[in-house]
Amino acid sequence: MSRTKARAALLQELEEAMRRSSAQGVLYGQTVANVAGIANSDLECMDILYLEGRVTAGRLAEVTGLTTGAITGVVDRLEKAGLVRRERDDADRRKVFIAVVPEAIERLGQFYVPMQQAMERVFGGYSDQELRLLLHFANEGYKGVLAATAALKGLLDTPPEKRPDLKLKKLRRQP
Amino acid sequence: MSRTKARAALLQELEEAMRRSSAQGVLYGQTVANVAGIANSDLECMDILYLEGRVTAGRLAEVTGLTTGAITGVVDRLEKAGLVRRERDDADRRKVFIAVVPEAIERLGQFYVPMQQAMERVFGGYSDQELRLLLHFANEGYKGVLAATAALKGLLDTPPEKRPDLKLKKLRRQP
DNA sequence: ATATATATCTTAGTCACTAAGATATTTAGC
DNA sequence: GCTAAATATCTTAGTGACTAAGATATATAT
Repeated sequence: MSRTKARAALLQELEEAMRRSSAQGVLYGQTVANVAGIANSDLECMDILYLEGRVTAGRLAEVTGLTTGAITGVVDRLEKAGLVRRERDDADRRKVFIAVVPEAIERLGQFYVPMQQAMERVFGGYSDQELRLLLHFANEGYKGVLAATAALKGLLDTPPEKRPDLKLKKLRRQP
Repeated sequence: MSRTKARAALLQELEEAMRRSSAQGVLYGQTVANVAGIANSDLECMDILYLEGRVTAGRLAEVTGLTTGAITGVVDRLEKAGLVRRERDDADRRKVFIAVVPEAIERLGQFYVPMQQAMERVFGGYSDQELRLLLHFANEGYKGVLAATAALKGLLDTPPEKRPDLKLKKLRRQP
């Protein structure tokens, strides 16, 4: 087998392995939502809040791709569950910041213990240098996926007659 | 900074980077569903079918965590869209295999082009040896997440009084 | 043969979502 | 300052995917 062919095969194998593990990751998130008794989108918003900190309702809509109306419902449920608090911005009183209630981290964190333990076990098999390579890859991968998402969203802004269409259901443009 | 402290910090950074890129990966999938005009679960089932090949309706329910009734709806929609075909098993006529229509791969594949290009760019920055490390990690990570998912599901089978409960909504046991 | 188990489908009801518009507040133009 | 346009969130009505429970059809076991 030629040198380039070997690499091409490696790349393909890598792509499938990434796809498989990523799909399983999605499933883990769904299982968390199911076990925690919380809707999938609600959990996704909690995740965004955990990563980005205190954000506005509009920002949640932007990141999740949901309408602002849907976010109102999400925040209503999360607030009722005591996981977040609405905090009106005094500087701009139209804005509503959503802040995670401190205990919420613990209450949800327990569901990620199996995942953390699994990852500790996996990471344990690598040297510091190898972990740095994985970290570099994770960061580069994040940037790549971010760019790919933006590129894909761009398709929605291209004229429909020039866009490939599956005719599965009516297309929706991002607000 | 001590040697072990450096590793602990590295591990934490790695965990967050993985979490972030994984969250963005979820978002890419949602964007695909949105752009393709297909429900999220329907796309997830297409992904499973792509990875596992021809599987039964029951297997789809098992993997996705949806009820068999919901899968009936998923397959109805996918079949109407011309993406899959129902094929009754002659050996056991209760079973219905779901098979992907060959063209469906192309029809959906186009939405993954931005992602593939992004990944090619990222992978391009690594040597064959480094890619083999990434492949190894992806495979180990998959096994880890699989185990973590199973462990988490196990929580549903523990008696409710011994289980941490968020009291967010009524819990549902997997069928 | 009968009972039990398995695999999918059907039905009724629930809940999260979108689209459109209402409300409240800020910013820009005159 | 006053009015118009822009922005941020919420409200309402309607839609569609989901669950739970049970129906149907086929297979397996006693």
